[in-house]
Amino acid sequence: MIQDARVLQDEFIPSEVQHRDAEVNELTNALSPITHGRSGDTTFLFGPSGAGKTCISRFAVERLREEVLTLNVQYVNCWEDYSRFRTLYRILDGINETLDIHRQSTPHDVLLDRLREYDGAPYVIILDEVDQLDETDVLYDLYRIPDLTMILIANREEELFAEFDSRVRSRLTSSTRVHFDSYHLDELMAILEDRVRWGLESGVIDDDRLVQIADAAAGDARVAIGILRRAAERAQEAGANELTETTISEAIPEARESVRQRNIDQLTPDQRAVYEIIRDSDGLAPKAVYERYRDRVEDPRTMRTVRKYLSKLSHYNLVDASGTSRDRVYHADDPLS
DNA sequence: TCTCCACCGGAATGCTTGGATG
DNA sequence: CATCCAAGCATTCCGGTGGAGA
Repeated sequence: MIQDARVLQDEFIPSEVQHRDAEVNELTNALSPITHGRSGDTTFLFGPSGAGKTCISRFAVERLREEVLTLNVQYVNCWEDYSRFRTLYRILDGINETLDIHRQSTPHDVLLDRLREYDGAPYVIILDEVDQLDETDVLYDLYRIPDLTMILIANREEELFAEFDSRVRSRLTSSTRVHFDSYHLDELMAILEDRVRWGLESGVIDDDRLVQIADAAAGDARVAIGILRRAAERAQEAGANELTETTISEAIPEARESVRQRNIDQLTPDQRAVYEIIRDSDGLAPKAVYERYRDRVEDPRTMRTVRKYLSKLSHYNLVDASGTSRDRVYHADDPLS
């Protein structure tokens, strides 16, 4: 059944990309000064999740590597490394400059100084989910470092620029911006066919089943590949030699559920209590959530802290908040929707 | 239409943790 | 071993927002 599991992971970078020629060319052009020993243009990639932004940025940088012999590259997920310190640390890590920097007792500015002193090979950094940074002024500092080329990835252009302070905004308005749309059904099909060809044994899945997956993924390539992976795992466990309609329809909620479960596993016990209260209810006002939480745990946190939990939960799409003021109600996010 | 107030989320502050340093 | 420092988390305070109800 599964021939090469790597192809079914979403970090996998295909050797050829499907239906993103224009976007790849724009990014490649922005990076092209690097082949002449200069630094590339700062480039933004905007678009919904699963539209190929991360994949294309890695793909373009890998191609650049073929032309530029000495090139340093670092991928930073700003969701995980959301503070100024962590972002800079991760960037220094990409050029092996972190050996004597320690999480504690190292003043902030040492990291930036270290980066400014860097005079090695051209350095490309991909900052994914850049809208998750809590201090965007680190972008201003990074922008001013010569020989550093930034690729910045976010969902929505307007929302990202609204977060910038004027200094950051004025520097970055002139940069290249590439917009991605969700994949159409036939484009998702092409992506899936590619993964099937390299990842699965031949003849295990037909076009109708691919349509079924692409349809359920609603334009999101990451979701589509996740469903394919889960379905193949199921079939492999069952010893089946083809992917049936039933296997796939069972894999669809499971693929979504596995993302959810990963997020739930990261919650603290208090956060999980809040989540379970909402999950086991039929929509609750903030006050009711807090009262139930207070009754449920020993040594409860304050209301303000629970509000922070709630914003984290909705950030992870575990709960859904409707209403903005007194009409605010929290629902569990429906895994099937 | 006006006022009230539940709710949101930013900012300042304090506590704990844990490695570095003398 | 005592001290220092920054991260990370919680708490306190509070101004802004926008439905609900008069």
